[in-house]
Amino acid sequence: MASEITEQYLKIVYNLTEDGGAAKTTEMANALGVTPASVTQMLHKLVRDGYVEHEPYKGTVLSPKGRRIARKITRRHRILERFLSDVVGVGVDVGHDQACKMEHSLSKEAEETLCKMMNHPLHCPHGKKIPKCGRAINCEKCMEEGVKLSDLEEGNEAVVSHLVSKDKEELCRILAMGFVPGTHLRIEKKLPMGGPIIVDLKGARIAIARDIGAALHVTRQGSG
Amino acid sequence: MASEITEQYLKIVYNLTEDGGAAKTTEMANALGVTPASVTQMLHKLVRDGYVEHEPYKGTVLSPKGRRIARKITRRHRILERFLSDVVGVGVDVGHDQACKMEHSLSKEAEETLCKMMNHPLHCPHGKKIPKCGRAINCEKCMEEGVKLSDLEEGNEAVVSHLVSKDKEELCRILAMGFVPGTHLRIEKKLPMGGPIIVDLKGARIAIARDIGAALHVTRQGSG
DNA sequence: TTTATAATTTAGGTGTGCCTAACTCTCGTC
DNA sequence: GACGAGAGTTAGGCACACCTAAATTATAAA
Repeated sequence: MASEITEQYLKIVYNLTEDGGAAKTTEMANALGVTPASVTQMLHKLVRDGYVEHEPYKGTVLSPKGRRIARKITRRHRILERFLSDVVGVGVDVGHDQACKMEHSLSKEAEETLCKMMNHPLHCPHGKKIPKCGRAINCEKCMEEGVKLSDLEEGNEAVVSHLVSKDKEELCRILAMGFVPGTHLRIEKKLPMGGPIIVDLKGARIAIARDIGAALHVTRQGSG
Repeated sequence: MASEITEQYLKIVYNLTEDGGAAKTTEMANALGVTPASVTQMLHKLVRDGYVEHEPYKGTVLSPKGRRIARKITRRHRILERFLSDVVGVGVDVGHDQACKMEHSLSKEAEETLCKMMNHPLHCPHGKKIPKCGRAINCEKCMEEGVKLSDLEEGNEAVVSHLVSKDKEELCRILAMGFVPGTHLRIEKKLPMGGPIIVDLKGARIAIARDIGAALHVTRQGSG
């Protein structure tokens, strides 16, 4: 298992070589906030462990092994940035710093949920591309879920899976209503012509607008 | 600024002394996954820096300075646990481990948003109490969301968010009056002694009973 | 071609937090 | 009160990632 610091270095190399070429030592030092001497020393370890190829005085590129890790970390970093920016609503700079720390501890599981929650974003808030998750098949599988509460018919039962919204306030409001993932619900009535939906949520009847129902992803249950 | 490791140690002491007494060195070592010798050594530093009081062979308690930090970290840890468990949907064990790492990098800002998003939870998934945020005033301010129509004052404007009731028929009746989610409204007059509320709903004046106003959740608008 | 300047590397040193091994204290049992 | 087990501490070392200062290499100007 690569250390957190190792992952940071690999991520930087990935960033600096994203559009071709090799990463220069000083660029890396600036990006990491350390001295070039420290970078050189660390590069020796990364070479020793097979993460990068480094030609003295020329530059550094990722090995296949290093690239695999760097892609994973970069993907998590950018998904977290999107999440922190869009859902949690922290500033882009703060979000970046926090993502830098959290990216190393985010589980595969949580990464996937966040990705779904953001509706599989393609770019981070800085406009950089979010690398795909390893298996394209898996991504297809993710995409194919997507029953929304607004798709259900009267009498249908379901469990809240996750929420998708660009708007943090809306998300908060929906959660505050009680639509927390895992909660069981039943469609009581759908009023005609795009009118509200009445839902039985743990015994309480709630009327919500249809467009909120579209933010609420569910999995069908029982008589589904 | 206390290091991440320092924060870990303080959190453990907080946990082990939550219901009185002092933290034993071996307990701490087990909780942290290090040897008792390492704990003793670290305790010297924590004492030197004024975070804890340590009586050799007896035990360790937090200083006021240490407690402040420990409370903060514990609060973030438990909010993150709730969030990861309820919203992201990761298992309680994975959630705990991840919260352990993320708690050190979570900004005050993000903490507050998550707290709101979870509707100000009182307990973590393990049932332990979530410490209050420092300033009670701030918490009050947070709590003020979830406004009902009956909470509004004369002249207030708002938009219908959703309706909650035990009774489906009542819901339908309120909807039929025109209180459909998304509709803009203005409080014209609140009659005294629990009397009805007169509302301007898209130009029409409607008088409703106060208990119906309690079923109507709104979000404040404009001069709110 | 020579030389000045900037980039990079090497060498030597620091702080942090962990470990093992050996020692010391505490406390219940006899 | 003595003693032994187990908890706790001290001593000496290690790995990691950082630093400064000095040496080396690359590059562009004279």
